[in-house]
Amino acid sequence: MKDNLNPVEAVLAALEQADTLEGIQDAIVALRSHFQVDNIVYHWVDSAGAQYGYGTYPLDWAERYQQQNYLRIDPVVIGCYQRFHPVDWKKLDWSSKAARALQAESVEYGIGNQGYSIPIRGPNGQFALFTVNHTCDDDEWETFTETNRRELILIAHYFNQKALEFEPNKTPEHSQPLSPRETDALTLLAIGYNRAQVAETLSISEHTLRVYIESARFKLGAANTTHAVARAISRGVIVV
Amino acid sequence: MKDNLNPVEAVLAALEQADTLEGIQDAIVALRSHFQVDNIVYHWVDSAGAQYGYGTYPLDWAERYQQQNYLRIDPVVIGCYQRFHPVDWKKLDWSSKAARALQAESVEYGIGNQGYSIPIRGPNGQFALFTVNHTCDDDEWETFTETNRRELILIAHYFNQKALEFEPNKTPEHSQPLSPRETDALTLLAIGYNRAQVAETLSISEHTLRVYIESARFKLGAANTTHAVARAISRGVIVV
DNA sequence: TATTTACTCCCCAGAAATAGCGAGGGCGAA
DNA sequence: TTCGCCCTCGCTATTTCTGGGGAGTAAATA
Repeated sequence: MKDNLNPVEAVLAALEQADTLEGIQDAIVALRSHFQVDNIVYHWVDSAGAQYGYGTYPLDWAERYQQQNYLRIDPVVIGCYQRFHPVDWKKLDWSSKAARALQAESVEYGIGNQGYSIPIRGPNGQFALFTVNHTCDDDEWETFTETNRRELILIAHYFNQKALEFEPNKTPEHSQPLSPRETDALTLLAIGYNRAQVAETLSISEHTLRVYIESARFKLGAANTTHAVARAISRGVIVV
Repeated sequence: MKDNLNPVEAVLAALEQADTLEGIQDAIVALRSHFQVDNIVYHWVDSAGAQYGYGTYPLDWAERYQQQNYLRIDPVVIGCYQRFHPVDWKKLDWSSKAARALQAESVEYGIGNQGYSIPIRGPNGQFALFTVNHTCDDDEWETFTETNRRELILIAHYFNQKALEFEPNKTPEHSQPLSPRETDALTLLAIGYNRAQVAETLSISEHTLRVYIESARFKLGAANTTHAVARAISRGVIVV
C-alpha cells in the first residue's frame, strides 16, 4: 500500500491482525523501539475504576497508581477527558498539590518528565488514553510531538479498536428493533418532552403515545420510561 | 500518492490554520478534488436536532434531510453511533422500510450509492460523522476505502477539532459536574430503579434523593428525570 | 389468503414524580 | 473565618406516569 516499509505502518498492520493480548504488547514494544521513547501506554479508563491497559510502565507504578486511585486526581486523565485533541502534559493543570505530588512520585518510579497523551472515545461513553512518555528537554519533546502527532493519533485509534474487540461486554446487545414511531417517542422523551408535548409533536393522542412507550419499554426490557430511554441511548438505537 | 508533497498533508495543514468557515469548506472541496469522489461531508450530530456541517452535499438534500428529521432513521447515523471504527454503508442495517426509502431518495438528490463514514467523538458526548460518498461499483469502492482509510480517519479527526474550536458553546464546559450522590442517583435511575428503590439502595430518605435528582436536573439543564438521565448518559457523565 | 406487524384510539384507578416552601451539619477553599 | 457546596431530612398539593383492560384499520409478509 505504501512505498517502502514504514515501521509504523508495519506495526499498525500487525496490530490489526493481532488476536491475543501478547500481540498488543508486542506492538507497543515495537513502537517504543521505533520512536525511541521511555514509555508507551494504552490505558482504558473505566468510570467504575476497573481500568486496564497495555504498556511499558513499570509494573509497580501501575499497581500503585491503581491502588491509590490516582485516576481521580491525575491531571492527564482529567485534562484529556475534557479535550479532543492530543495534549502535552506541560499544558495541563498541575496547580493542585495532589497533582504535583503525583508527578514527583511518578518520576521516582521511572516515568519520564515529558508526556503526550491522546484521548480516545468509543461508543457508550468508552474512554481511553494513549500516552507517549519520555525524558528530555522541552524543545526536543516539542519537536518529537510535532513530528509524530498524526501518526500517534492513528496509532491510538487502532489500539482502541483492538481494545474494543477484546471487550465483548462493551458491545451493546441488540434487542428487537424499535418501530419508527417508538423511536420517535423515545427520542422526544429523551430531549425532555413530557407525554403531552410528545403526543402533540407526533400529532397523535396521548393514549396512542402511551402504547408506543409501553411497547418500546417491552422491547427494550425496561422497567419504566426513564429506563427505556437510558437503554435506547446506550444501545445506540436513538441518538440524542 | 505518498511522497513529500502529499496533498492530504497540505489540506490538513491548511485546515489547522483555518479560522473561518470558508477555510473549512475550501478544505473539503480540495479533498474532494484529491480523492475524486462525489461528496465529502462533515456532520455534527447534535442532541436537539440542531445539527450542522460542512460538505458538498446538494443544499436541497441537506435541507430536506433536516426538515424530515432523517437523522432519526438514518442507518448511517445510527450505525456509526454504535461503532468506533469507520464503516462502509453497505455493512449497515438497511432492513427497515424507512431506511431503504431514505437511501432511494438520497440517490435522487445526487448522493452516490457508495459511502464510508467515520464516527468521531469529543468531550461531553459530542458526536459527529465524516463521510465520503461516491458512485461506483463495490470492488472499486472497497479498494478506495482500504487504500485511504487511515488518511480519512486522520482527516475526520482534524475536521472535528476545527468544529470544536468554532463551537465552544456547543461543548458545555460550563456545565457543572455532578456530585457523587447525584451521579449515584442518576445511575440507579438509569438502570430502572424507581425512587423508592434508589433511596433504599443509597440508604437515604426519598426526600433526600429527590433533592439530588432535582439538583442534577438543574445542573444538566434537564426538564425532568428522564431528560436528566438521557443527558447524563449522552454526555458520558454516567455509564449504564 | 391468512397472519403478522405497525398504527391509531378509548376508559379507569392507583402509583409515582414534580413544584414550592423549609432546615441544619460538615468540609474544603478563598 | 466566611463562603459555597455537599449531604441529610421534612411538609403539601398538583401533575404526570403506569398498568390493567379492549378494538379497529392498513400494510407488509408468508
